[in-house]
Amino acid sequence: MSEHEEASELLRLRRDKLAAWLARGIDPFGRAFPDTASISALLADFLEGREARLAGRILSIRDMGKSLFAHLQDSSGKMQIYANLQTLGERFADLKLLDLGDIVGVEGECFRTKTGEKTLRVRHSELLSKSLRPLPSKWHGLHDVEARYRQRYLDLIVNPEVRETFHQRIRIIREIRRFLEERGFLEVETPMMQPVPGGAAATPFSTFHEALGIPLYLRIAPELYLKRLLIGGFERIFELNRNFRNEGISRKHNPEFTMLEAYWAFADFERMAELLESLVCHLAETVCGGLRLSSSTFPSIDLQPPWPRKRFADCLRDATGKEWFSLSPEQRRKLAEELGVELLPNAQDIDVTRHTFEKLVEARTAGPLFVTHLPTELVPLARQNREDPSVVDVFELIIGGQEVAPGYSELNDPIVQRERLEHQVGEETQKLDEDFLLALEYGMPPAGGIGLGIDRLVMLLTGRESIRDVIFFPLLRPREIP
RNA sequence: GGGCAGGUAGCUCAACGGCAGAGCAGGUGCCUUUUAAGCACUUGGUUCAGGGUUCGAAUCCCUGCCUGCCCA
Repeated sequence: MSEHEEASELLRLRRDKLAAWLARGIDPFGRAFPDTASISALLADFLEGREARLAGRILSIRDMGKSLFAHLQDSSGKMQIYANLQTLGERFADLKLLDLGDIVGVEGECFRTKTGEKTLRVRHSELLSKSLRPLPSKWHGLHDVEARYRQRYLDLIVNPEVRETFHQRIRIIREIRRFLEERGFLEVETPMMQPVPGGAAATPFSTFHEALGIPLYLRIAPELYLKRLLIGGFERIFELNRNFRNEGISRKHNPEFTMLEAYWAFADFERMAELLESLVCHLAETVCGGLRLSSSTFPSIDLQPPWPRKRFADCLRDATGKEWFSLSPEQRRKLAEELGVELLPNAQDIDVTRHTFEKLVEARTAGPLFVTHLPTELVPLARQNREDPSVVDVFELIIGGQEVAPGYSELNDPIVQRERLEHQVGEETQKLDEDFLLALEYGMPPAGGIGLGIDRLVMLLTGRESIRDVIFFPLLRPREIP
């Protein structure tokens, strides 16, 4: 214990209680207490007189002298327990020593109190773990956002809605896997440490492999490896795991985030849009109980399919009132600024288009909307449209003013792919993944692909406004333990 | 990176230039069906850190740290 902690009376008293348990011959960090019932199951199937065995954390205590009530919380719910001197004899004093936060195992019989609350009359109890620090207030919960993120376990103990959000996240991810596997997709794992980070335009985290003496990068996307698997003969694959981007942190960005990428050989972006539409509807129905969502900016989002498709150029025409791509770059820039799009002085023409789209279309679209046929320059890994090579056969799914998922007809022409990547590399001082280009030359089947940002999807489906509310341990600047 | 807001008891929050407080939690006592249990008494503070202004600073000013929101 540090000097500072010794000064705290609350901590000292807990240590005194610990000593009191030891003095009574009881190990305050007990052993296993197996074969317990789940509280929610016991409550759902409640029978007076039924014997039950429970384990959990003490959340409240009402000590009445020769009897006491407490609430016990396990992973499924919470239930009142009751103990008195008459039933327990000299062991009753053990219960009187309990603190809020202690973890106990109890055995006894179910009954209802005068007021009808389902309760367990304790006949036997064991201390399973002594809590040496006070829990946050059971009534007010834990509101301090910094404490909630830094000590998520406390957030989870005292804030039921936080537990529920993470349970929903878990269900969403499980349902995605189930949905794709039912449709013949195989989950695969590809390198997270890559010699050449590719598949997206983002700054990677770098690291170093000592034995090989080579620099490595945490992946910014699995895309180029998944395509190698298409080349290798896997026809329906997905990877649902972490990507890492060395960028700022915000309400919508965490440096590590979870992404689904799925590829389907011999399909195209249209087919992927249908797949995505049915996947998201399935998730909304199984996890949110319906196809209606709401966010603070878009109070009513209706996911009822089919979802509309609209070409990128048409979106910009409707938002700006002009045939955007018929204008000169100078005219585009002027128009964007007139419409309130803030642009850096050195913004390229394509940046003007991108920012204008983000500000005037994406941010204002409740969706769901599939924006299709983006400019080729924006999407270097997608197939160009046959009729109009200035656009690519892709969609961008927008829901709730946010980009939720892109989908492509994947580019499988190794010569065009090389040109487009070289063009991109020239701009961004990235390295070219020659190994990927080599693989492409052996022939990759035409394929459809999608990427789905899981954290933002969970935000959307659970109505959370910050990515930190859907990631257990969001990145914060480390701090010394107080 | 820029702007704004915030950091006070274990938790939730007051006090806004004049004795640092409340509720809950904690402690002691009473209480064998309570449930935000109750009643009585009661402990608990580096007011984020450092500097400055002032007779006097949680409060005003400066610097730093951390967090949130907005913008880039």
